Amino acid sequence: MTDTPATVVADTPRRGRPRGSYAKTEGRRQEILAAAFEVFSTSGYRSGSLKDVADKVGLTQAGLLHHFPNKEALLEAVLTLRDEESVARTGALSAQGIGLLHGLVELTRYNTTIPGLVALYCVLSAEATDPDHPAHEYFQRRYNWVRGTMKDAFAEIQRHGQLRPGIAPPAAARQLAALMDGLQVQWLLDNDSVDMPAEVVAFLEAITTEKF
Amino acid sequence: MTDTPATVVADTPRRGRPRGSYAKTEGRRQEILAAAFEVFSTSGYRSGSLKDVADKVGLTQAGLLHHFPNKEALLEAVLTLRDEESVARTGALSAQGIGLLHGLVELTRYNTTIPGLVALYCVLSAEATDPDHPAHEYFQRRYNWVRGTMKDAFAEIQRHGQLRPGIAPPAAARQLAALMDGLQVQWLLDNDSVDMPAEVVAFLEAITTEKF
DNA sequence: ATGAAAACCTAGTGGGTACTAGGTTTTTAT
DNA sequence: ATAAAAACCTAGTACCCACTAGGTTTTCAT
Repeated sequence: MTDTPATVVADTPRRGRPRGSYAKTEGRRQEILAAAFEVFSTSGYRSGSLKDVADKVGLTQAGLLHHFPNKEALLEAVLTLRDEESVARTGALSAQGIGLLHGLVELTRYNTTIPGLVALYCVLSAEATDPDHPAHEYFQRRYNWVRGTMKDAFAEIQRHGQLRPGIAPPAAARQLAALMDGLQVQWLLDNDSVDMPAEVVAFLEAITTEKF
Repeated sequence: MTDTPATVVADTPRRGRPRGSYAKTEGRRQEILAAAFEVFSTSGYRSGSLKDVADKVGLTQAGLLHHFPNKEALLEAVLTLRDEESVARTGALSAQGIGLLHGLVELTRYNTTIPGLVALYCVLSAEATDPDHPAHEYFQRRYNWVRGTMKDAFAEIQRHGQLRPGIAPPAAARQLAALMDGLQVQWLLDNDSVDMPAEVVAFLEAITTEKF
């Protein structure tokens, strides 16, 4: 570390020690995550196979496992990525009060354009009901966060006198979360059976004095 | 068919042709169905294995397949049995109008005592979202029936002037079905996160003028 | 009691699973 | 240009899957 001060760059790595990933690696990772997303969406985590994912992206199973150490890590990466994208896309979740509710209606509308993502969360959340499922704690945390955010929104709405009497913010939050999930199952089973955004709007208008 | 009228019973089977099942067979079938129910509840249909079921009941896989020709038939038998039991047990589904809604609250209360059954429908309905799933049509039919029954109940309530203005019976039905399903996911993930019957009651009291 | 069917088993089939060991090709900093 | 790490592959592990062929044991009507 002390000799050859001629090169500023060279003194950290010299005789072939560490090395970052190559230029196209990040792209590959994204391809893999997209493929894994598709597979887990339709087959769930337990039935979705690494081979399915690898085939979709034109790799072997072993090649895939060079990028993700194991199946569980792949699932976690998919979930994390989707959370980030979801937060980045919709300002729904950063808004407060009525703004958040409007955002949720908008999110529901958007969801009808991406059945794959809806299926992913629908299938995985049911699977993750099992305490041994690798995503069990993820979904516990997720629901706590969702309910908490919704509760705060309803509380603020109540402060503005826009929540109908007899409606408690925590209950409204639990019900809204449940309603949105339940609608997704019915919608996935038969697209024409429910108009998700319309039902969410109807529910919100039933418990508030606002228009959505 | 015309001769030997002496014996009424004997003329159909004679020299070792057909034979009914043995005395204990029905019991075995029930044991198998109970085991399959447990396995499918926690692992779903696709990940739940015949070996798991066979082990639980003390049989080999081959022995199990003597009673049910294949895995799909086993699933169908489980679903059919549970539907029959559910209908037989709760008069909830035969009642009409307000009676049916009270029955649904009661059913929800009962469901909190049988997490296994709740998990079965929760996991399977999500899995069956895939059109290729063997229970796909079963759940489509089931939801149509559930929504139809609920719609009729709300329509009757409306006729009695007990449905709050602005609430449409078909929408109320879709929302109630969705709410009950969604609550189950949250409850299965964490029993203490939601009080299912209380939330159903709160929802019903928000859209009707009745007390539940 | 006896014989035939029902109940059940052993031992396979062909296939899929996640994952690993060890080698080859590709990239890239030097 | 070269050398080492990253990217990727072949080939394998040990296991699980639904399902079958063919035989043995158990039940039970005669």
